[in-house]
Amino acid sequence: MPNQTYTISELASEFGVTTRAIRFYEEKGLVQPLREGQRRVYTAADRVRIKLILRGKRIGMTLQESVEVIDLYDPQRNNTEQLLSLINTISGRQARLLQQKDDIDDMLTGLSEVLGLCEKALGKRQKKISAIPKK
Amino acid sequence: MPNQTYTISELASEFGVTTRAIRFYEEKGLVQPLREGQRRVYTAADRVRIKLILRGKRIGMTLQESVEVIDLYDPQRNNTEQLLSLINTISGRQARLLQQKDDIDDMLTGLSEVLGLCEKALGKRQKKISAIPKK
DNA sequence: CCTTCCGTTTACGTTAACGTCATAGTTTGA
DNA sequence: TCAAACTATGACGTTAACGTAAACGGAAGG
Repeated sequence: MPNQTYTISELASEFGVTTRAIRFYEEKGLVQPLREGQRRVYTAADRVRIKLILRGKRIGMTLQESVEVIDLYDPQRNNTEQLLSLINTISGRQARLLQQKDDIDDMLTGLSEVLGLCEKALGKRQKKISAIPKK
Repeated sequence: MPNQTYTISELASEFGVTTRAIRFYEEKGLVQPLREGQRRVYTAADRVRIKLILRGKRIGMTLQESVEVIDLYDPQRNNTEQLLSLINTISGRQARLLQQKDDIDDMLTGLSEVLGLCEKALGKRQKKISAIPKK
């Protein structure tokens, strides 16, 4: 079946959030699942929206900002002026994202240095270290 | 004079925040400026702390998280157990930062694609576009 | 001397993003 | 069949990170 659907708790556990959170997103108009009687039925598209919202959250965006970005993806724009405005919006967002990457890189650099010092200070004693999770 | 100091409003305008915000950070113990009578006097070190706090904010960290990271930088740790714990903390943080970078890259990719579509859709009409601010 | 700017403290208000009950219908496996 | 488990709808509570306003003191300049 290509038209898979999901219950609220399926999505909740998949994404590690509560059902309350997902209902909250609906309250805010971020998703609009179908209904089967009372029960909410989420489509693959709903699932993606939630996924994108949570991605936004991870990098410090508000729910509203996430929706704004998501809405950029499906182009409901036709006329030239709207296109230009859209381009500006996107450019602005890109700039912010690049700034964030710089911030992250700076922080990573700092942490690596500290990590180096730690391992050096620990060097005299050989000791097993709970590994750095990769990927 | 190498020992420059700053007033609260100097730092506020430099970082584009309100004086209220900076006082709030002090309330929360994030900075402890000197006093000249009643007046707060910020050292270069205070200024850096505020800068780092705001950097943390930009990538979605809470104030507390920022302080935690900042505190990692100056090593008040001696014994082996503490060092190992510190290493784990740092590793965890690094993992989160890498995840954030992935999220940002994904978003940047998506936005670039949309941008491409926009420019293509705009291609027929030649038009001047308010430039993308670089760096 | 008086006004106009900082600066300070105190305190209440606000927004986002859920958490936490309470209450009630429903579906499902033993 | 019947308790356990899932779902839904309120509604109030909570935390973070400030905003906003009141009420005051010192300093500077015209």
